Amino acid sequence: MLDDRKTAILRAVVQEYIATAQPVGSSHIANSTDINVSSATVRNDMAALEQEGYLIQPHTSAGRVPTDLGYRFFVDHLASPRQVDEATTKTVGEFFDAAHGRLEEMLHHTSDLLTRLTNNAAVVLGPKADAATIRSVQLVRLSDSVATAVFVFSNGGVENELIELDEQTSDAALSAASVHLASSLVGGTLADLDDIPPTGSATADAVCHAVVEAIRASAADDHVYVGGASTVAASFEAVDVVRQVLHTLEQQFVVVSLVRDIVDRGMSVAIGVEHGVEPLSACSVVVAPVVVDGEHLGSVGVLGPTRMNYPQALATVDFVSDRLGRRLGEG
Amino acid sequence: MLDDRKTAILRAVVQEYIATAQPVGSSHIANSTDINVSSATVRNDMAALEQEGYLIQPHTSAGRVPTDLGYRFFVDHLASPRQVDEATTKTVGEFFDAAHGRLEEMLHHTSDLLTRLTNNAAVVLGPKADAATIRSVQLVRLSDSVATAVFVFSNGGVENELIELDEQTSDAALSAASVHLASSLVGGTLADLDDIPPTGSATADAVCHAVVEAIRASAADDHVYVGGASTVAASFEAVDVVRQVLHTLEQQFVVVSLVRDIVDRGMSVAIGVEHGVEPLSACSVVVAPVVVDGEHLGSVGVLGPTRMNYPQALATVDFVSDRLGRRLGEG
DNA sequence: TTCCAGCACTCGGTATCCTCGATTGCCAAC
DNA sequence: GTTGGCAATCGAGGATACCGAGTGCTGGAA
Repeated sequence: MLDDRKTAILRAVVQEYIATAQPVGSSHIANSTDINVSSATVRNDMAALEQEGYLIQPHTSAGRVPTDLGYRFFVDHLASPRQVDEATTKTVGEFFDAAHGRLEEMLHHTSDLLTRLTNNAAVVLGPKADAATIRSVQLVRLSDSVATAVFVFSNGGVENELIELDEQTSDAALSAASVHLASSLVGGTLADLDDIPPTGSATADAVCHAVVEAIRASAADDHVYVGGASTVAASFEAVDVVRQVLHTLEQQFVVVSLVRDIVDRGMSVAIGVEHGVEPLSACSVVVAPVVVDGEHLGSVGVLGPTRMNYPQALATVDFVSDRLGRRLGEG
Repeated sequence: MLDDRKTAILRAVVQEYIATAQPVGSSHIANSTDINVSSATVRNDMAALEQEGYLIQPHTSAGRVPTDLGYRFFVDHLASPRQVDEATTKTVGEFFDAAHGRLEEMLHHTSDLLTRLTNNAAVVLGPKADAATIRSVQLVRLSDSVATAVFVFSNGGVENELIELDEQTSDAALSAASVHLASSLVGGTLADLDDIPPTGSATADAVCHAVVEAIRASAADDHVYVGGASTVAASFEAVDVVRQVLHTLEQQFVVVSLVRDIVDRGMSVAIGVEHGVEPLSACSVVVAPVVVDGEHLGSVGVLGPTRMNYPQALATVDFVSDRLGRRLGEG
């Protein structure tokens, strides 16, 4: 369908448009690339590429702009699989060497890191608690009527939930419940939440029940970190596109299902309308799963305009997800 | 300095400009308010108000726009202390009734709540761990070389930090350290971190030391939640103002010190340049401390264009901070 | 003294028109 | 299949004119 020269022209148009954000004309291609044909010939090929849906003209007397399909072809067939550059390797290395402390903190900062490296908005989906095994359960009284339940998971995640206590719950009942929960749950996963045997004490059972409910709700929450909102404002001219994109990014469940969907479909890039989230149709998303010991623990990704630098974004996202996975494997 | 009519005119200009974002002309004031004088008279007064720095003309043939000083006068002398409306009372009530689970989650959602209620970006500063007393300290091993330290504070906050272990740290040493830390720290505050007596075991002491360092770093971090970035895009016409404001909001320490500074100065509103953060000079900030049992545990606030609805923002922020304080007092 | 109607003036916004230049599609020739 | 040439297209940008919202000022009435 596409001969060598046409693909070369398509590649040149995409690269030029990504670099300049201006429609690309035939003479520009003819003069400043290694495609040694006249601009008239380039024009013929560009017309064919437009015919086939890879390019589009904003208006008659303008150059061409890639369509989503054009970007897709570029990503699948034309983008030389790129290595991250040295500066990135260094920055990422230093970042993960210095990373310490809370898991959440690290994920949060990872999204900032991706934003800095790619100049796009970044998304980090944290590990789901579901899969991890429980390492510790503890109840701590805060006041007469409130305690906090702290769960520590094997992946380093810590969940805590406030629990309302019946007024007459004694310290003894509380610690009985704490010990009981620990002995029934530690070593298992959240799937075992239902299998807690009764303790024999009604008060302790009530506490256990409250904890189970609370932690179930908490585990259902996703840990998602979105950073780089200001890059969105820098990526689009129209202020209402900016508003729309930011508004969508603020809806966590939309972002989560967007990223998860792309990862689940085994894709690494969703271009424009491909991801099906209408308000983000001017955006592409590049994602990579974070894998630790063969287990898919989370995802990282960047979101930017469809004319984003795909090779760089792909390389960077992959690199960061890999390093993050290793870091989580150690930690 | 300002007679009754002038203040009435100033009030009318501010209110009209807040409502329409268009420069306000003299005839508009003369016709559609209860100031029963001719537009010519209004013009004279407006000229005087401009002279004194309360109003400004974008250009000769336009109406007037309030200056920062004009807003300040409005806020201090002209804005009728407004109650939150019924819908807000209801929404906030339901929100805090339903609020449960993690403290952080609640603070995070509080910022979303403020954004919804005021249509401005919202900031919530969480309680600082410094002041709270430590209720529980626990070390949990995650792998051969990593453990996590979990601190539970009396205000419901939970901090956790990953700790790197020396390879040969035995389970016994780890739990010895855990018990030792608990007995030395529980009941005290983070100020007591330095006063941990040695255990007699070098390994355990090393672990304790690592924990202390980690938690000190963690406690220095502020818990800040910023929401409503998309409202910023809706508040300003110019895309580079949007970019600049968003970029500033992404720098957590700037936001934290901005809010803290205003609260510490005992102010509830900082208008335009008053807060001294240059990239936010087109914005005003409305804040309120969150007080629990007389203790200042955090702050909430909204940030919007200088032409924001001050009476509503002030009332809402106060109301939310009050309810949040009560909720934290219970929980 | 205060207020106000009237009037000339100012100036940004919008519409109209024009030119310029980038780019195209097509065609005839190589 | 490729190319140079050429007319056609259309947006961007600049000049011009007009309109209208709004002002400042003045002279007279209350």
